[in-house]
Amino acid sequence: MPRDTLTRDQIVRTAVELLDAEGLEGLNMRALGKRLDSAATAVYWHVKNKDNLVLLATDQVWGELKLPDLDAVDWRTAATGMAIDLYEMFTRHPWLVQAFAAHVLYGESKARHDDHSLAVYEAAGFAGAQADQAASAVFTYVLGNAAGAAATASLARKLARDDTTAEEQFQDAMAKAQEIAMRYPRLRARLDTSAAASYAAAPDKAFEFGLQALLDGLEQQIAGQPAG
Amino acid sequence: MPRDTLTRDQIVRTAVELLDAEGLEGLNMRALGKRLDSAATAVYWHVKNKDNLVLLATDQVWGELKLPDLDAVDWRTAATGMAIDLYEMFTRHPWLVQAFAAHVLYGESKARHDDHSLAVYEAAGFAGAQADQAASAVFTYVLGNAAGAAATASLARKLARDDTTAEEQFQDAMAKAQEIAMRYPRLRARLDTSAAASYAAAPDKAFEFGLQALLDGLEQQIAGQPAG
DNA sequence: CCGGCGACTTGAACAATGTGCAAGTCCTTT
DNA sequence: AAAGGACTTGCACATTGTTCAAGTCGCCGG
Repeated sequence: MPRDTLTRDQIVRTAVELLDAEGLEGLNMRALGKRLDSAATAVYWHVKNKDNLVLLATDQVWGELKLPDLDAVDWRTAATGMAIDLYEMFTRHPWLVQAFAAHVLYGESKARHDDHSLAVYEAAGFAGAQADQAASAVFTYVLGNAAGAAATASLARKLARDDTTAEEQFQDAMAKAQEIAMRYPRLRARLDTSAAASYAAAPDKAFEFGLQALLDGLEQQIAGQPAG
Repeated sequence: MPRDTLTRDQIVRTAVELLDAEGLEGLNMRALGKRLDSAATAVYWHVKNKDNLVLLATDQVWGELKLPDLDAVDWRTAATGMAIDLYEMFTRHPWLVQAFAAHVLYGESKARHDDHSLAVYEAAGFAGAQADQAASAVFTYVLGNAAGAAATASLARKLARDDTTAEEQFQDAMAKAQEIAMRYPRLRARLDTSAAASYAAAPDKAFEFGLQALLDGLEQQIAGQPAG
């Protein structure tokens, strides 16, 4: 009977769990080791270093994405679906956004996704470099939106972990931020209104609004300058 | 004559220098202390902790931005200008993107900018929450674009610092990434083409392309549903 | 069946870094 | 000149990534 040994795959999946629970700065090798019931340094036999582990975790997560069948749906439906799926992936795994800003990421699943994304915009009528720019515009839009969610998630974790200390600091920061906002008419209006709560609750609405605007704009580009 | 003493402002400005040069992970209190000709811990008298320092540095940088005069230019020119300025700020200070994904940021200069941004989209004809969503869409688009630049900058720094070790790892990673890309037709095409070089050289083009598409889309929204 | 080899794990150790603390040093105020 | 506050310093500790030499385990050739 073969010895019960660690797997690279097992390590990566556990790392994703930890990243989801504790964020990018919450992932450390000792905690990972503990969760794997092994010494922290055992991981180094399977993975080069922490950066490499994050790279692998990233691509693992990318593999969650299902790609739309381009023969079955029109490009706009496909583009919307891919963008929403991506956005949801980022909100499920907020650390991804940080990883994206810190390292150049690549991997099998991401390549698969990128290729499919290009196919969508080629199907829409963009040729060559234009398809690149369209795909990249939508991707970066999604990424930017997710950044807000990531920051919020990081804050929420901090509040959940440190019972009381962080709570005060948070209140303090909130108070300072509000005090600043009160001095700017448009920001103030958004604090005063009873609508304030609904704003905060609806980053997803803002995301879809902007996404449709962006896709509208792209569609317009094609109309103005049809398939070359 | 008063003693020559550290200033909060001086500390923040030095921190920005260090952040620009070494990135977010390159900023550490001892290095900061050395650059200020003082003990690392002297900083703690002026600033609560590192996170707080980054927050202050962020707002310092936000202060670089000039805001367009809304009585002098139409909204679209103003929106384009603000977006481009923002993008340039992010590329000048790539660590900002990481900071944005990791912490919830606020400050005087950012509030000023946000307020002005809302004014632009209200001038465009968006009311209330719609102006919020429009402004947020453009902002997040810019942020997302900057993430790519930030990752590239981080990589470039790493290559510049570690003379030879990182060089090999980079070549290795490049080779792996290319090997993957070669298995996907559209990605492969973009490696094969002589155009490959021009792609890589033109993230700014992609940025402006998407920005105009997004603004086109927003404009269309107003046209379809005029000022309420 | 056994000896060794390669796969994998472990624990100790080191360097880098954020930060608290007690003791200093310097200027201003009375 | 004495006192008190503003600021600085050095030391110390905890946390974390990573290396390394020494283990342990199971298989395989003899």
